[in-house]
Amino acid sequence: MVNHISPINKETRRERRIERQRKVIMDAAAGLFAQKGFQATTTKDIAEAVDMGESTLYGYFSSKRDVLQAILSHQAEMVDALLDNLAELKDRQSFVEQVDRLMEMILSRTVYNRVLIAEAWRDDEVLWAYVISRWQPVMDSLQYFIAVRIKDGIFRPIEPALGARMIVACFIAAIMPVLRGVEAPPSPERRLNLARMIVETISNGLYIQKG
Amino acid sequence: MVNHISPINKETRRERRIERQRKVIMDAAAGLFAQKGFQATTTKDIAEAVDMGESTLYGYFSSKRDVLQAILSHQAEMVDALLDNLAELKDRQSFVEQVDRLMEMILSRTVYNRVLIAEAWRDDEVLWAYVISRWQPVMDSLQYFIAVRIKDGIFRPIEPALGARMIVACFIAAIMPVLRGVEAPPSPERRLNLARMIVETISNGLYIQKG
Amino acid sequence: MVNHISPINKETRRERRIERQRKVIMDAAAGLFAQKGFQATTTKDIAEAVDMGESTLYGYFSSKRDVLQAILSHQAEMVDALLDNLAELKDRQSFVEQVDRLMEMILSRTVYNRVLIAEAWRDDEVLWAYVISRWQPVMDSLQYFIAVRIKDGIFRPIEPALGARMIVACFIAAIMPVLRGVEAPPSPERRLNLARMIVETISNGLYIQKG
Amino acid sequence: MVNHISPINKETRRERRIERQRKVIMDAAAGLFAQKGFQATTTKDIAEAVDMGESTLYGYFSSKRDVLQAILSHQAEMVDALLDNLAELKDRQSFVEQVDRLMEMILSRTVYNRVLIAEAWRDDEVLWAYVISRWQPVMDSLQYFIAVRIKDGIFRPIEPALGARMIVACFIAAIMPVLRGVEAPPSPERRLNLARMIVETISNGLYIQKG
DNA sequence: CATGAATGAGCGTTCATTCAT
DNA sequence: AATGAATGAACGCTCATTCAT
Repeated sequence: MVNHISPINKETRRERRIERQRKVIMDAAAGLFAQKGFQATTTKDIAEAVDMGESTLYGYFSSKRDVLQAILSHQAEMVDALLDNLAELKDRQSFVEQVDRLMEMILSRTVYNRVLIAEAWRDDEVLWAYVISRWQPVMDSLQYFIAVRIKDGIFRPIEPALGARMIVACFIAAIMPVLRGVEAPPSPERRLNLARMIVETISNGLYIQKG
Repeated sequence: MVNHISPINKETRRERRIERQRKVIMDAAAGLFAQKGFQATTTKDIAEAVDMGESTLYGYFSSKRDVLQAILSHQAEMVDALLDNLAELKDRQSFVEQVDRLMEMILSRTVYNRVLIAEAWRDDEVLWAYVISRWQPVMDSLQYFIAVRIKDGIFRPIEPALGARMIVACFIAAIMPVLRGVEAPPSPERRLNLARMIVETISNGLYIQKG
Repeated sequence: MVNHISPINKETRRERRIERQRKVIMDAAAGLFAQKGFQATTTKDIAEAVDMGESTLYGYFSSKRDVLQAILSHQAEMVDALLDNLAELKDRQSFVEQVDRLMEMILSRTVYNRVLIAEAWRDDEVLWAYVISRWQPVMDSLQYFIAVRIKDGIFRPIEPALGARMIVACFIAAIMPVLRGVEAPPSPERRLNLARMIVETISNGLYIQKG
Repeated sequence: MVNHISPINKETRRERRIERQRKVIMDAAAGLFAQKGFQATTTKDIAEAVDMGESTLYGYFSSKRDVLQAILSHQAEMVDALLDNLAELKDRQSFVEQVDRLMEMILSRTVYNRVLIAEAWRDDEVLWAYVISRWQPVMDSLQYFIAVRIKDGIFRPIEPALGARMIVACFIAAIMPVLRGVEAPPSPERRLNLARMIVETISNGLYIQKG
């Protein structure tokens, strides 16, 4: 029976509508921020992109900067969720899977990440709040993974911090042109293949070892 | 016997003075661009940083954008000079040296490079004119280096393009936090050591190979 | 039965309001342009004259030059309408009437015309777009009128082009001080009288002919 | 004997040199003012036109406005000299000569007069100081000439003021396009011919009188 | 006397934000 | 809730003028 609409339902429905609108604005804004940069994007640009009056935006966000913050936060939430589910790195196969999954996640939010990188590159607050604080656990986990294997005599005695950085760098290198918008995103198969090659190279190096 | 002050001397002295002033402005502007971004930096900011009237800047540069271009070009010239001197990649030792030299070069112009990256990240023209067109030879050279070794059975059959990207990524990974301004630059010894570890890892992988 | 306030009414009302505002700005600007010239008049001057914020002007015009263009165009429209209605010059009486009507039209938009003359005096584009291209038909018509009468032996064999120019010059001479703002506009009676004297003098000359 | 150069000579020579330089600057400036208007002409424009440093101009004139004033004054002096020599208007032949001489004088200083008209059109001070006060005697003389002839029954009973205005207007009409820069200056023969036609038309009208 | 360099004042224009409706 | 209109506070840039040399 929906004849009677409770105020609570009404409220939540309204809230959902607002949240939906916020998302629409954020997506449009992210696209523009990615393309032209945050500063160069005007509120008029955003308003036109979502076919609204400029002043209407201020019903959903308190300022242009607030739109950016919302984009970064929203992105951060998704990353957090995914990073929480990062399984322990047991073997090479699971490593490949993790790398593939991370690539997929990042690529599925290309514009958001392009904006994130652009802003983090100059704004220290953004760098700390949305990049370092989020990725530190991953780096720590990677370093631990490496350190343990070095102690066990499985890995060469490289600095774990540098090793972790190189691993991340290799996998980012593969997708950076896509993030930057100068290359098409890879197909899922291609992506998995990339992940395999990256893990293989990082693990065994470029040289074929003579037994 | 020349006149005490020949007109030619006078002219060159004047030119040197102008060039010196341009350099002062470029350095100050690069610092601000790196910190706040090109758009967010005002001509007033730059003028105050070099303690000049705003209009005086326009005696040395024709526009704010012209200051940016000068910074990017100046940087590009240095890169070009260095890339021209890139020796052929013969052995691992020379590889390490090249990586070390590149790191040194990039780190010696930290702010300029930070600006370059920031602008290239959003401005396609900058990306092509100052990054892709300059670095393409390096990437090509690297790919060729890899392809040859794969054919000779020395390297694993990885995609040369991906391999080249990973090599560059690894070496950039080591210095990115310095460029970003969140880490102190490495000492020359430390830098050489980094180069060695990077080349070692890229060459032989993380795993110790069992014979 | 229409809605109390139909959207169409709303829209046209808004449009009328905008048009009214544009007119207010144009009148104030024309006064300033006439007094100090286009270049010497600042957007601040105009804004203060209409008691608006400077930036508000840009909601109605896209640039300072656009205000000028609107003034010139607006004036041009009126002239066009009037010139279209120029009756054929049949006899001296209709000639007087035409001269009177032209004078009235020009004097009714004194400041606009003062601006037009000032700008046409230095800006070739304005001269061609708003003066020559508009008045050429009048001059042509006058020349034709003269040429026919010369052929019929009614007029002296003067150059038609010079004759046309002198006719226009005489009638402009009568009102130029008013346009310039150093003389009060003539009453309608005075104006008609002026027209009569001008046509009389141009027709029969200053000298009383001895039969 | 000029071996001994007196300080007085030196001084006057210096003064002549200065006066010569002032003239060079005024001519260049007048050309620019005529072309682009006073406001739109920059001191840099003028300096470049005379191949001087901008600041050097200030050794000869105290301000940009001062250059304009000098141009207008210089022009006024020449006009004054000529107007003083205006012979009494005795007969039609002398009238034609006067008109021709005035045309020649005005056309020989085309740019100066174009500037004068432009400035007088908006600047009341210029209008009074350089136009009205100079030309009033001419107009008065013309009015008197007309009034006398009306009284003697030679001229039709037109308002002398209007008659004078029409005479001047007719002769200006003939050369205005030259002043404005859209027509080539007439040859001396053509000019004399124009003067004749103008005086003829003004005197006897367009219509051929039937005896 | 000539000038390169410097600059304060001000220009036309933009834009994030506010507010009345 | 939505928006057209308004605007203050800048912005990049120009230019007449000054001044040290």
